[in-house]
Amino acid sequence: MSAARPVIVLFRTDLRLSDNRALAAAVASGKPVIALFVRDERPAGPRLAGGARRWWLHHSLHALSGSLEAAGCRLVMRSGPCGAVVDAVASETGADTVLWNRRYEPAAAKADASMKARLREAGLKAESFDGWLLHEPSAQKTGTGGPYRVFTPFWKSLTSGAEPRDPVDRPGKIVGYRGDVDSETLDDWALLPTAPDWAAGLRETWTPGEVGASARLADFLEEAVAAYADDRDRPGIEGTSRLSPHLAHGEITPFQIAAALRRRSLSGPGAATFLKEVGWREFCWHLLFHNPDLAETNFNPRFGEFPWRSSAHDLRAWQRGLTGYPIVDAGMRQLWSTGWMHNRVRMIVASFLTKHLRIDWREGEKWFWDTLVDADPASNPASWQWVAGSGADAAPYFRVFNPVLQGEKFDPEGSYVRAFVPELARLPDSIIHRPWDASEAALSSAGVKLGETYPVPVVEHGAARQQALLAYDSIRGGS
DNA sequence: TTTTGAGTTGTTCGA
DNA sequence: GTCGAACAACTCAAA
Repeated sequence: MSAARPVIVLFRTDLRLSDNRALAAAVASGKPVIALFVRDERPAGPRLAGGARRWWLHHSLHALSGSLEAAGCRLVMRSGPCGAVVDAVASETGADTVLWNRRYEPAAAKADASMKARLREAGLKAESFDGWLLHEPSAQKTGTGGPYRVFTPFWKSLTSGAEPRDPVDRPGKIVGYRGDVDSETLDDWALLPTAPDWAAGLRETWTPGEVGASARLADFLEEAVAAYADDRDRPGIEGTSRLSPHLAHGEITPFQIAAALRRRSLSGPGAATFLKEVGWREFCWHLLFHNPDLAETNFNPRFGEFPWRSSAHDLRAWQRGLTGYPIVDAGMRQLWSTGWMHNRVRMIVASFLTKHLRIDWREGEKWFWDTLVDADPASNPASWQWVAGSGADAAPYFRVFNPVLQGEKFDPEGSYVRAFVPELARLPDSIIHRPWDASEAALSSAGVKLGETYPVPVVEHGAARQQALLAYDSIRGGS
């Protein structure tokens, strides 16, 4: 017994103890467990975390390390190419088994497949388990054997199959490996911003880690899921789950979410609509699996000819929330200050960048990648392409969101704008989404001086819309 | 085999 | 003020 060789459990994008099949299998084996987090930052590997995700990762690792410690196992942290790190730790400790949950970025999946083959060849046991998706992307095929390009048939096919598996239990006690293993520290990795520290708003908004994730799910089920079908479109209301950054870091799994909905027999329109959003996440990963360069290349090749504008000035105005359109600026400032933006507003700001400013969707995708705590290698590029019109099952080219109408419809009391654009807070509801139409008296009594305290619009909606339609016209097929 | 209908999130225009 | 039509092109499954 004392000679039992240890088992290595890899942690990458699965920063949790609950519903962690690799960890559960390791505990069930009865061998001493080495919990190993590998930070693989090679340029050729999976996309490197942006600033907001690095902040999140720091806190999530801190939380994970604490929960493992409490269960009896320490977290070993190493950086380097994943395969090489695993080889090193295995030879240092005499481990004979390596277990992990699958990753789905094409480059990562490939690396893991060759790691598995190599370990087995060397006589070790290597096994992988389902990762952060309900359905393996490689298993989904249309009637003719190709990948899905339209969401609805994809979702129908998934929901007509078996219910997703039940989550596996969180291990109570873990027998940790007692030998010496070198570990780096969170301080070594310097994931937090220092000069300047822009993370104050993130700290106020989020609780990274598994405990924060399940609290968020419980809150959502308790308070918001019933009205989700309507309230999810209201950025001034806490109508969405806000689970995205927890999902993105594997602090909670879609299996746990689906099971929680089943358990509470939540079958109304709210739950169905919410589950469908989880389905979109699956669809985006399906797209990335079949299109590894989704973040760089137009899904619809016709967009290679699209006449994008190049304007550092306008891009910067958009990034800083200084476009002069209140709903757009509120969204961009929510993103900057909290690391997150409401879904409805993401569509509005993305439409504004790609259509009103006609700036390449890749610029927006990059900005979101760096600033979102939930930045997701699949959802981010797939959704940007969807809005731009170049993506799978994309929005029609002629759908140009009118930022004033969208604001008045979904933020009718202006509460969202007031929260993030305080210089407009004293304008009346009726005019807050179009301050340029306000009377001199209304502006001055609200303390607003257009062009001084708040920008005049960078473009005029009607003219920008016409230009966008012309540009889209230029890449349309014959006829 | 071919045809048909439906498909996340809108806006504008003219009757 | 309200309402329906027009604004493409293509995918996928069912008939």
